[in-house]
Amino acid sequence: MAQEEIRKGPWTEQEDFKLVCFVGLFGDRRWDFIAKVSGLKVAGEDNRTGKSCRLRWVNYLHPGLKRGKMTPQEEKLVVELHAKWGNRWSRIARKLPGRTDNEIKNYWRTYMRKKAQERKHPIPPSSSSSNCYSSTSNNPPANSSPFQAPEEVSYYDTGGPSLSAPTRKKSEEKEDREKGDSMDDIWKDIAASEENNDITQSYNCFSDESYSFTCPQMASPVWEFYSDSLWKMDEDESEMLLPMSNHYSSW
DNA sequence: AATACCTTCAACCGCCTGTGG
DNA sequence: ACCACAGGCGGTTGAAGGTAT
Repeated sequence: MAQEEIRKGPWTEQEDFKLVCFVGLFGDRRWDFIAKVSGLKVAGEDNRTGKSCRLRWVNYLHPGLKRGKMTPQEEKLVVELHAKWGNRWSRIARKLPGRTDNEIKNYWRTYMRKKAQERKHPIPPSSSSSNCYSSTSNNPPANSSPFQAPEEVSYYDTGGPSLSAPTRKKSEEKEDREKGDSMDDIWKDIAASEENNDITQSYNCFSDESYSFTCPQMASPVWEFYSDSLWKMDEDESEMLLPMSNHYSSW
């Protein structure tokens, strides 16, 4: 693919492969380091940054990801959690194993647009919006009107509780982590349950209140393609393999 | 078949927070 | 206490594919 001046554009298979390999070696934390050591980020050039690598990993390459359309249960859950938390996409995503904040954000945007259109061109109740909101339409989210007038609809406007995104901050995130529902914990649980060959079990541990559902198999395309053995390696072992970077960097 | 319009989603941007020196 | 840096998050953009005309 042609190099863009500003936007780096879609990731290539080689880039994905490098990233997968180096995350396997060094873990999914030191993104800037991974970007450099893998050759994805070259000093003085404007290519893949650590941030960009993280995004690619989290949103596309992570082995725990589900692909494909959201299930009705997931859709319902998103709506309910959005009513509860507003645009806290990452928090909502934690309750939907295999789904990313980005995915949910995109879904919500689409969902709100549909809703806005329905308001503009109302459909008879019997056939309207098969999913989700019927159960809550009589009981809209506290303090909010997530479905605004179409003319000035803000797809992102938080329908959620009074805590808008910027105000609900790290202390609460920390709370989440202490309660054990950080993404790391979730991925660990996924990994653990995969080892037990019973993926569905693990999802019940994500349940918050009564939320729980099963999930079809999940994997990113690249992940399907490459071996999974890399993930088992710990950081010390991987240090020994540092010279590999030169090999991969030569791509 | 051509095209215009719409939808989806990957990728990027900018801000904020945490951490280490 | 201050600063610099890396990572995380929510918001936005744009390309690609799909659908309607």
